[in-house]
Amino acid sequence: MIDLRRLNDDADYRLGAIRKGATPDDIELLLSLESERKQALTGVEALRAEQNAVSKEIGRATPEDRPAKIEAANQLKIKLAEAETALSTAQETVTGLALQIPNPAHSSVPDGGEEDFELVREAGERTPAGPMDHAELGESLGIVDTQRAVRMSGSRFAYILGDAVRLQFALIQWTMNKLMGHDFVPAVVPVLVREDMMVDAGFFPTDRDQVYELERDGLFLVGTAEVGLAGLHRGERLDAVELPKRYVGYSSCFRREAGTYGKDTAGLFRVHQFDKVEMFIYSHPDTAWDELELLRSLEEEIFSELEIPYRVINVATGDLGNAAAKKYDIEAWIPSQQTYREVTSCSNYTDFSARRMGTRVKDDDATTVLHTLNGTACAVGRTLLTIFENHQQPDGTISVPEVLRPYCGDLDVIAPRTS
RNA sequence: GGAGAGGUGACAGAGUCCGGUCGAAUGUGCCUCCCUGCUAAGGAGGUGUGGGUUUACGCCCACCGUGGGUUCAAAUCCCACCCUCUCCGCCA
Repeated sequence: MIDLRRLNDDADYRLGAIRKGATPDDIELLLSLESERKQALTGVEALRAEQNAVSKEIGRATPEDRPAKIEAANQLKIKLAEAETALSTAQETVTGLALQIPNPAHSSVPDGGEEDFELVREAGERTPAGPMDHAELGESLGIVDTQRAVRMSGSRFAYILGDAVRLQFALIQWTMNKLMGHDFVPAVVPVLVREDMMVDAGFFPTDRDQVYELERDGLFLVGTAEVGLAGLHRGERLDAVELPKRYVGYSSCFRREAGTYGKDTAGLFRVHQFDKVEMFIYSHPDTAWDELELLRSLEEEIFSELEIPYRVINVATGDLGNAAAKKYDIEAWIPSQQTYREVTSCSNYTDFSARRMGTRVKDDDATTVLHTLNGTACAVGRTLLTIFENHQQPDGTISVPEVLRPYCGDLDVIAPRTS
């Protein structure tokens, strides 16, 4: 949620919102409605003060005086009700418009759409295309089974089997350990959450059609552990010395993938259910940009240690989404497609999400909204896939990245089962 | 799933039956000061959040789980919901 006062006072802030698609007219309208809202508020409060005073008098009045005083109070009550109705209308209009203003982009974010990203870095040597893509490879080794998964649950589901499971748990354990070394507190979060958590975490109403709903219980299956981590300190006021609070959450993730028919239908790239290790940081506003660079560097470290070629892009304004002021995507090289595809990303939401969550920081004597950031540590399905693709051997086996071997019983090669 | 109890400030805990002077007693904690070789004890004062308005002092509004309702007036009465706890049943 946008900071209305700052939108009014801070020209750079306003410009950042305009760069993300808000029009100057929208903003002007919103600000003028906001000042009308404040006027209405002042009016209502004056009437309430009057009413409170009158009521107290009635309490003290003699029984004979009461009827007349109560009659007068009744008149006030009617006036107040009218003023309150006007105020709540004004309030709804203002929040309705305010929710549509995106979080202003940081000045370092390039303008434009999906194709207008800034290339930050390209690392590793692009792997030449192997004999099979990851889906074919997985099926041929018997470690991914999508056909039987379809019979079980429909399209875009997969069984992960055998050594791929060992690799999956190795990945999870390895990333968790790495992050705990950087003061991230591990967390297993609820994957079924209430509607208001989805709203406050910023996923509703925008992404509602991407989320599975359990209507009977009024609960929703999360698409990321970010929901649980963002809501962890909802409504709390944290002490400045406790910050930054870094969490690494593990959860299964569920996405309906509505509107993606025909895209990435084979294999593990786009499925309805996958596991993910997610980083989340509650930061003091002064250090939030440093924390974003930390997230970026950790994500890079993970892919370079897995020996997977990747590039880092600074996502352009049009592709940032509502909440992010800046976002880096890490895109891994996919040899079978001869292109980079998004595998992780990290964003600074500044105060945008925390404002709605009511998560604040107490600094000496001032209390302000703190800043939140999030980033993928390891989207397991996609990471497995990039390992399959980039570590495929000419003989159709997969060489396990060195760093993972200690985490899967020194498994070094995934080969077809001979038994 | 069945039965019951309860949600009040940082915490503990009154107030709710009998609506008004209750933003809320009291205790603990915390802060400032006094006293005291040090510490402990003791004494005085202060100590919620959000918002509006004001150069400022201040004044005002809202908040006693959440949302509605009754009333001139609600922590207190009514309705719905959420949550917590206890017992029984069931269960990994």
